[in-house]
Amino acid sequence: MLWVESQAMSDVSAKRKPTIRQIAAQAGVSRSTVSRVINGGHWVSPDARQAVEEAILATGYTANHHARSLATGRAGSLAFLLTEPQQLLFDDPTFALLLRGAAEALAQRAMTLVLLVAGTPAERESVAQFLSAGHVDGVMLISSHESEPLLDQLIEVGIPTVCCGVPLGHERELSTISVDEIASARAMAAHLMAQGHRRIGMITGPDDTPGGRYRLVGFREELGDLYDGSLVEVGDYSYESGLAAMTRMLEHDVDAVFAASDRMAAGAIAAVRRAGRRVPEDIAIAGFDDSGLAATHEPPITTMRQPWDQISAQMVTVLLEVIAGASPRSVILDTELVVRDSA
Amino acid sequence: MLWVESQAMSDVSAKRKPTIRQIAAQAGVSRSTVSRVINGGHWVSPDARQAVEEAILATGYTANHHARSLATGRAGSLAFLLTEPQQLLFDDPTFALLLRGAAEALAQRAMTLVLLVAGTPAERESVAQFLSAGHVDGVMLISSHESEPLLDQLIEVGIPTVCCGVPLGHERELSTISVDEIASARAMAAHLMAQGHRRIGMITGPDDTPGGRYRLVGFREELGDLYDGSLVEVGDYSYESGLAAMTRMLEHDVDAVFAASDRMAAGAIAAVRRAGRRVPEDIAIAGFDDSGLAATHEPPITTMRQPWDQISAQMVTVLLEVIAGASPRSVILDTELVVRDSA
DNA sequence: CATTCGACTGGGACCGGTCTCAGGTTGTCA
DNA sequence: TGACAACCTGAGACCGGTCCCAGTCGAATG
Repeated sequence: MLWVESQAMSDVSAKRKPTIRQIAAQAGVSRSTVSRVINGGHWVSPDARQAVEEAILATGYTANHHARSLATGRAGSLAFLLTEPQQLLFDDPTFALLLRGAAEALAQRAMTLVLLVAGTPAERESVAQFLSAGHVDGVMLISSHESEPLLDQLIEVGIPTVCCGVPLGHERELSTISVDEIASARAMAAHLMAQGHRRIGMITGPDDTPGGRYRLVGFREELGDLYDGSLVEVGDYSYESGLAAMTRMLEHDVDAVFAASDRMAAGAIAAVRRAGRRVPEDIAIAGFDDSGLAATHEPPITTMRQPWDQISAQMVTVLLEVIAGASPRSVILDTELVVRDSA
Repeated sequence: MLWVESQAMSDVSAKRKPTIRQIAAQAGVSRSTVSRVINGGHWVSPDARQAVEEAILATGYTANHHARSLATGRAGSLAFLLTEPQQLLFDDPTFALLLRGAAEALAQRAMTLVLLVAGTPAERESVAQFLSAGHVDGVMLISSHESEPLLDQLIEVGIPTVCCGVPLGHERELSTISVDEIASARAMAAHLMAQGHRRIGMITGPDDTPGGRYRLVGFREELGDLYDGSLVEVGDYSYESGLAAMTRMLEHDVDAVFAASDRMAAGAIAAVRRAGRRVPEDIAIAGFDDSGLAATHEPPITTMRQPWDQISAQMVTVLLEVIAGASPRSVILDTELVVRDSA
């Protein structure tokens, strides 16, 4: 009855989507009561609640996010911020895994994921402005370099932030989700030694990235006396750098190489083959990440699996905690050795 | 002077970020005038404009997106909607290229990119609701299947949409950005024939995807009498499906195979090698997409390059046109043959 | 000199929610 | 019986913009 009446009354503006006032009118209550029902329904009588719920169902009402954000000051969205020179990060298949996980985790919480790219200085600037304007509630920072200029700005603005593997120097101020780099590297080094290899080299990442620094630390620790500094080359995680590093290393005598990324491992394998030698028979090559590439490579690459789904889920969880007022905290996750054919 | 005074007056609430009213007070004009300056500055005297601009600069004022959206009805953001079962799409390196391009194009226009994933039915439902609630101005739909259930909902809701390669049956209602599949396939087939191959097979994509259907059409057209239906296998663009398809095809006599994706080509190469044969000496394998994987594969894969940057740029351009009121339109872009070692 | 026009300005009514607060019931306890 | 708490409700003031409209002012026009 009420419904019909209301329909007739609003026949002119019938097409517009319903507002909270229309729901209130239809349910015979005030806007405040409708608002209460929407937000948990405390201090609302069963009758009123039911009337409101029916009206909402009948009209297909959805709250206007912008209006809500304006009133509450909460944006209802988180930023997924990519800071590398884009070339690098978008080539990297691992970022897609993180993105997927984060998107899923947010969707479950009825929040949205805003993608931000800060590659060039100009982009960096506009991103900084965007963030300090409060358009999102928090930031998931994806970057592997420690010296990320945006970091200071984020801290200054005071926007809740969780980093994925960029801890150094800001442990107190920012939350971090990472894997145990040293233990992972030790495990891989141990695996190579267990295979009987003795002259083991490493292709590391840049020294200003946690993965570049700590994987080398673990590698060195585990190797002990077997460690030979002349068998360490620095790459930038890319295929090309792995190829170049391996080409240099071939001048020495090696029988196994641990690369700090699957892509560098793939490059290293290519270098070994170009030199007319075989993987793993002549030289074993191991990677890091288990980035999809690893399983389908020829030969399939032995690698350390990073728990991408856990990482992204934890990023969201911890970030929401911080937004809710908790202190920053760090989470360290375990990796898993995946033995395939290359080592 | 005015600045100092205003500072003193607002000393208590000094920390909050400035609103348009504060800018107005500081510049000695009304909110309306500030708003005019922000939005193009028409019908504003030079004096007033300058005062406002100085106030904005001094305070670092940024308009509140939520308030603006509420007032204007425009969201200032576009959705990047992934509809495949996520497994597939996130594995696919090509989507990352599209995403990067779209993010850049939007950032240049001071708009934001919202990532939406509609993999499961539940996600599909919440995405549909999100979109019909008008939280974004338009949708970039990334899907390769024609029978995308969300399509009908998008059309019904009437939200501006641009598709990336999902045209069939909705050309009138939706804008589409795609490549010339038939011409591309013909070009690749012509290349293989020019290399002297005569028994040429194809690994297609699913028949309900434009890439699956039309690449086969072009392939068949170009081959003419050389076309042999028993040398056509259907895959799903994945590495595994390419491997399986090639394994089956090896039972016949082939000397070249055109795979409808680089990943399938990689799988096919693996299959050829497992059979103890060489690429390209014994069997040439070509791919499609030029998805990054192709260049670094061993051997590097001959492929058709899709202009990802153009595709993403056009998606944004056309979508904004439609949002501005233009009729849906379709753009067809050219591909480029990239000859490497595999064929 | 009155009229008209165009540039410019500010007041207020929105946009669609949330939230505080005062007020109304009802029930219980002293 | 009065006091007080617990529960429920709606009025109205926000949140921070945009935009319509009425109005001022100087210059040009008839």
